[in-house]
Amino acid sequence: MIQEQTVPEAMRWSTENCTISRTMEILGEKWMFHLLREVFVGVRRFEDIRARAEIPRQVLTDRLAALIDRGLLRREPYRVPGQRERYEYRLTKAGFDLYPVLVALVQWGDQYLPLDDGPPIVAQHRGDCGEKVSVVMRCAAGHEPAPREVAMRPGPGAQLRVTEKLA
Amino acid sequence: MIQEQTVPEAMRWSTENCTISRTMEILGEKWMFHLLREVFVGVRRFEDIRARAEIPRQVLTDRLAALIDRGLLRREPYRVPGQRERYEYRLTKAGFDLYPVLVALVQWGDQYLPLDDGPPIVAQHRGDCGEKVSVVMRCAAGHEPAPREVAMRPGPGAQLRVTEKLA
DNA sequence: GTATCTGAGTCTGATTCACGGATTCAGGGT
DNA sequence: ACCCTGAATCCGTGAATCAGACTCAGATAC
Repeated sequence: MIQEQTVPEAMRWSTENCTISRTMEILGEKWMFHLLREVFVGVRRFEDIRARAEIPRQVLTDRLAALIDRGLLRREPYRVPGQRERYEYRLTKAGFDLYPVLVALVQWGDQYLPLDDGPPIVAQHRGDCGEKVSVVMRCAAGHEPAPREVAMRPGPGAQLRVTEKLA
Repeated sequence: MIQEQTVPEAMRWSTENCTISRTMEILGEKWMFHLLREVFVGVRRFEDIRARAEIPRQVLTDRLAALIDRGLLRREPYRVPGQRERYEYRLTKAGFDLYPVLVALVQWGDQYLPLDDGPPIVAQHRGDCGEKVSVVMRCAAGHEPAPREVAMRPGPGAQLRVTEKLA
């Protein structure tokens, strides 16, 4: 009762199982989004990805292995005529489902770090439509709240935090 | 003409000014999203953030400074009665506008790294509505394309890539 | 069958960065 | 004068990154 205002509600909840943490364990390493960008724009081969994204070889090897291990990419054999069989890296369903994340990042960057010439990369609705694609937030009631009208709250899986210093 | 199929279209474009690169220069460092999560859920003070997110002090100091420098956070003075004035960290407009990124990450994580007890964190429409908020992709024509119906393409600011080995 | 080319790694040593524990610093209270 | 607290800095260790050299496995060339 004494200093309720000074302790945010969120402090009561554990971060141990937080979805952001678990997601960032996969995507949070350096170069991950650069690598994903390449696969999303259709660059699928080790040497092509490395050359375009300028990722150190060793790091690229590690990251590709991690993404395959976590099921975001799969290795697909291919063969350039007159060369041996090699593998290229393709998005799985789980990988494709990162699209909103990528588009949201690009959207933010285009707004707050704009270039004089306009966006160097755009998301486009394939096929006949061809229109520019953006992401929007929408609630289950159909509203499209502005950022300030949204709140991050503990959900059903939230656990109370155990503060070590109980004494 | 000879091996058109083997060189993806995207290989012709430069990555130098890519929006993802520029965005990740700010957000791509370790701990950034953990830190942002704390501010988004309402934890705004150095020691609270550090304790909950378990970010090393030095790193937290650096990251906060970077986010302030880039205009995603601002320092706001506050004073707990009987203590000296201190600062807390609050989202600016630019910071708030990362909401779709955060929600998209959580959405992906909840789908592909689910917990038995359900999501530990949810985005909620504030106020009377209170419904769960999610992100969707939508094109300018009003369609809501599935991930596979979206393509990342070079935009107006795209530059042709300069391949060093011209000889 | 020997040389050579290419894409995809692996190896290596130097450098940067993260980490955690201790220390400092700036007020404020007793 | 002494202690307390939140925030920040210092510092030694350990991990990750990086660039460049090297390896490897097929494939063609001679």
